[in-house]
Order: sequence, then structure tokens, then C-alpha cells
Amino acid sequence: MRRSKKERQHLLTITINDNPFITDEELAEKFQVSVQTIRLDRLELSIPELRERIKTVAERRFEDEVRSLPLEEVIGEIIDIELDQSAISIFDVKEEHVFKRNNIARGHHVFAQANSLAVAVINDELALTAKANIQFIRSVKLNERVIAKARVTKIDENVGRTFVEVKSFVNNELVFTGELEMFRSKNR
Amino acid sequence: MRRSKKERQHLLTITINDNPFITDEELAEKFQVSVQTIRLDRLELSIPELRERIKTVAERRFEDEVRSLPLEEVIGEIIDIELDQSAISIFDVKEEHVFKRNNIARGHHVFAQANSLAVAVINDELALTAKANIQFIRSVKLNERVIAKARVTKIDENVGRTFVEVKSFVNNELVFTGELEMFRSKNR
DNA sequence: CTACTCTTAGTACCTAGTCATAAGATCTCG
DNA sequence: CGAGATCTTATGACTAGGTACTAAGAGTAG
Repeated sequence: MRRSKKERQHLLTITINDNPFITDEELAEKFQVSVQTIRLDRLELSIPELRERIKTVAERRFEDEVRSLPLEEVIGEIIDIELDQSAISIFDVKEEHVFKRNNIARGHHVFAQANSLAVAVINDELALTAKANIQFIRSVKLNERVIAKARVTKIDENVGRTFVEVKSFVNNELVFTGELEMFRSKNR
Repeated sequence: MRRSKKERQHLLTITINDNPFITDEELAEKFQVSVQTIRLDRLELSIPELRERIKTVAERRFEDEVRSLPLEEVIGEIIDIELDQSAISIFDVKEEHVFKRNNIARGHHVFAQANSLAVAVINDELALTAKANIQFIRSVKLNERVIAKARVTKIDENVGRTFVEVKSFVNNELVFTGELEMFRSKNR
């Protein structure tokens, strides 16, 4: 025996885990045993066949995509919206949003939430930010939850502009305000 | 004919794109044609078979595990910097930064570049954005390269504020300007 | 009517397996 | 040393989800 059964099975688990794309034949070659032995091993260890393994990896990715894309599309989760009137979103500040040194959120993430919300509240295919006047009232820290509230203050259909006011809060404390002038295609 | 060939192939592309896990048999059922027709369609459209599709999804996921984690520290690459004076950064607009519908960059990415640069130019451990007044002069599109130039206009050591002006260009054309009031700890 | 596109059918073959059976090889213990 | 248990290998039948190729029928346009 080149290796004890136990040893081989242990290495098998590790190998497959590391590279789920490996076939039984390649594994047999690697451990210098027959393909049948590998299959018995997988059976004992309840390791599914190559195709099933690949499928689960792909499925995991697919679920992630559904979950992670809108997290990139829109910064913050929109929990309430009335088109052309108001909208609310939640944004949880995580590790990736803060300065490592002091755990304070980078300003542009707070702005991104407000900006995304302003784009979303507008009942139009094409909404772009034209101008913005913003204030960071107090810094937002790691693990804080920012609630952004957007309110449409004025719609000027002639020049195709919509004015949105966004106020962001952490525990009812105002942390950010912004007035965003949004461009929209003329037709509503 | 239930549907024209063209129509069916168009829907086929969409369907598979939406759910790569669908088999030819299921597709045949869905479009009320034979499995062979589906295979001819895939051949014409160069859509690989189910297993290959699943595999590429899985592989992409596998590669992503390395790539996806860092939600960039600094948006844009800083190519020149003179502390407390000026700085320049480059930001290439990619797929993930634009609205799918019209390939226009989301405003907050352009702002993020400017904000990151303003933070970087300040010669201090702790620089935060206090206020910002920004204008998006013209929209930035996919694959454009944005050059942001930051200039420190005023340093008020008493109140610990630094004023930074950022102008962003695409091919020497001004696309964004911003005046950022930055907070810094008193000591230089 | 012919030529052409589109669709369907069928065959042989492929990969990467499963499941079941059988037989040889090796180890352990009494 | 030998019997039984464990381990390993082989073989055959079958599977899903295809590819590649040939052939034939239906419908349509010139």
C-alpha cells in the first residue's frame, strides 16, 4: 500500500476541497490507485461527483450574484419608496467602508447612499446627478446603521430638473444632509 | 410555426442568460420545438452546452473569491501628490461603475474619486470630509478615463479645516468640479 | 415547380459518472 | 499458518446531457 486508506481519504477530502474541478481519473492518478477505489472513497466520505460539485459552486455564485449585484447597483437597501415624492434606505457600515485607522466611514460611501436614493426616487428611466451640495454633519462609524431619507422638493419639467433633499441619520441623529439637483429626461 | 426562428433564438439567449442551468430538453418544452432545434439554435448562437455553462459560472466564482473582496480603499490611482498642495489621480470607468441602460457612470463614483483624492492630499492622519459643493458638468461614460486634479486652496489651522478644489477631466474636458471642506486634526 | 430554409429524427459516440457483482490482494488475529 | 475481515480492482449494464453527422419531410419564396 502506498498510503493507508485513512490517509488517502483524508488527503482526498482536502484535494477536492481545494480544487472541486478534479475528476476521479485524475485523483486515481494522483494517489496511484484505481478509479474504482476513488469512487468507493467518495462514497464513504459522501463527496459528490465532479458535476454535482461544479454545480453547487455555480449555484452558490448565482445566489451571490442576486444578492450582491443590487448591493453594487444601489448603495444601501431601499425599504420604502414613493416615486417622485420620497424614499428611505438603510446602509450598514462595514469594514470595507471605513478608514482602518479610526473606523470612520469614508465620506463617499455616505454620499453614495444618498445619491443612489435620489436616483431611485425619480420616476424616470434616466436620472443623473447634476449638482450636489452636501454636508457631513458628524462622522459615521463602523457598524452604525445609516437611514437615508430622500424627499423630492421641486420638479421643474421645463428644464428637466428635479430637486431632492436627502437627510441621513444614525439613531435619529442627523449625520449628513444634501441637496441634489437631478437631471431627468423631460417626459415624465 | 409558433414563433419565428429569430424570435425564438432571441428569447433563447435571454432565457439561458437568465438561467444557465436549464437543459435543452426543458428549453424544447418551453418553446414547443424539438430538442434538435434547440441544439441547432445553440450552435448558431454559439451558446455552449449546459455543463460548460455551469462550469464557467463556477470558475468565475472561484476566481472572484480572490478578486471581489477589496472594495477599493482609494477610488482611482494617485499618480502625483504634493502634500497640502495638489494631487492627481486617474480613474478608468468600467462596467461596474455605469448604469446598464445608458453606460453613464453613476455620480457617486466620480465623487468618490474626488473625495479620495481630497483625503489623500491632506498631510494628516485623520482627514474627513465636512462639506462639499459639487457639480457634474457632463456625464462620464463607460471606458472613459477620468483625471482628477485636486488643489488645496486654503488651510485654516485654527478651526482645523482645509479647503480643496477638485476638477475632473476626460480628454481635457471638464466633467466635474467640487469644493470640499475637509476636517483635519489641528496639529500639522 | 424548384430551390431553399427550417425543423425533426435517428445513429454513433463522448464524458464522467452510478450501481451491483465478483474476484483478487493484503492484513490481522487466534 | 490459515481463516476471516478488510481493502482494492475489475467488469458490465445503465445514466444524463450532450456532440457530430446524415437524412428526410414541411413550408415558403421566386
